[in-house]
Amino acid sequence: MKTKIIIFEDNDFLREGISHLLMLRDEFEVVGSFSSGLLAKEKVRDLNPDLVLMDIEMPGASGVEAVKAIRTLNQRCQIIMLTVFDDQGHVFEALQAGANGYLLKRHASDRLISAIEDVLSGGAPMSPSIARLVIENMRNARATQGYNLSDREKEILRSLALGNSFKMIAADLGISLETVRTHIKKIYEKLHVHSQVEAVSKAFQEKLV
Amino acid sequence: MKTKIIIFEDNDFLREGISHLLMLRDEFEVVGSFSSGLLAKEKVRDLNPDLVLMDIEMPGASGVEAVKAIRTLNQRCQIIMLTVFDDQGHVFEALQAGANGYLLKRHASDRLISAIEDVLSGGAPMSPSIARLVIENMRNARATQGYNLSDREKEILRSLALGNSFKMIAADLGISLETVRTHIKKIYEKLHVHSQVEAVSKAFQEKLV
DNA sequence: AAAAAAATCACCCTTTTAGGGTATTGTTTC
DNA sequence: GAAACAATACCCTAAAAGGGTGATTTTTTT
Repeated sequence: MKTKIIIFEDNDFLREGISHLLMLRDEFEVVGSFSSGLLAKEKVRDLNPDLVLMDIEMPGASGVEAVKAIRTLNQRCQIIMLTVFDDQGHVFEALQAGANGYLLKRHASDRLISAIEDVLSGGAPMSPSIARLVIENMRNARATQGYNLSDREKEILRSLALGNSFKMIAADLGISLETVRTHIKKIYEKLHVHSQVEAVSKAFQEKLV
Repeated sequence: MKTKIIIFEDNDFLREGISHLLMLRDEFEVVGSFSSGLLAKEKVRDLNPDLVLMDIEMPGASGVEAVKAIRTLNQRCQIIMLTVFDDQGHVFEALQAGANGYLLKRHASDRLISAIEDVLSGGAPMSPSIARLVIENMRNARATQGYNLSDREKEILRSLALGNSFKMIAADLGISLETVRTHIKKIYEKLHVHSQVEAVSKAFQEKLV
């Protein structure tokens, strides 16, 4: 059986280029290629690929969102992110979302094939600069078990997890509502979330409380 | 030692009446009586009573809030709620907050003394109509383990607990945002909470998810 | 068949949160 | 002693959530 591949990439030129590159190989079969990640979940469900190549920067739905959507129904297929960015935020988000590899577009042409072979054999291919970011992040994570929340932040997160509103927390701690908000913003940043529920959910699931 | 009692009741007439009623008994000592529950926590801390009589309907802070505040620092003292309401919401809230007894004001004059004796000996005095509500609630709770959430409601609560926003839930389930909101309201009602965080917190703590 | 419960959608209005800055004061750390 | 972090506080705007009411349709139960 050939390895079934789907490509999500808004740049027509790049998408076609990758597609042709892969079709030169007998072991690969491009079963679909799309210029938007909007229907990624449905496409994956219908086409059941072994591998997904996902651009991060696409109009409509970001590649990260698409990956999250895919992972809600399929943990089996491998996903390699394609991007021009190598900043920490994007990398972290994508890997959290469930991507298996992370390739910079400027490395795509000469490393894509080996990257694909890597993920299919259980590896986690990524561009060198990405790898550096990841190990730095790992070291930080290990060094400071948890998410490096300050004592005050932990206190506030615990209170939040008990169901308290910002107002209640402020009153409890005898500080202003704005200060609570400042702490909360910092907590969101550190936990990589964007709402109360996400923070509390993460706090419970990762036993921070 | 006399039993030290604090009264929180905004109706001057009733407060004085109760106070005098209790002072007729040698075994009771009214160490404080206030027309607002705003400083309940501080009063309890300073006066360290054995028993608190708490009106539910007071201007400023509700008796339920006052009870919650008191319970954050003192689980020892007994608390009897005084109220004109016998609806399920108030009863449930007050008992959840940590009240030990629940007396309707129309029963106060002739049952207050025995109610006080009851709580002090570990009982849970309440007016008959209240008792009925409570046992009905208990039966329901037992009959339908959990909180009697419908399948759809459980589904939505689970999604919420994963950190999804209303909008995301609506998209996931293919229903309108308003419908999600309606379900959420029903969930709050059933779980006796009033916000996302409270609901999610409860869901995790009671392993509904 | 009638009644009750579940699921759906809609509109109103208010409060709370989110997200974006900026700033001051101490402590740590390098 | 400069740089980084923690804790505090405030401003502004937009989005999200909370609370209330009402209504239709389908399913379930009685």
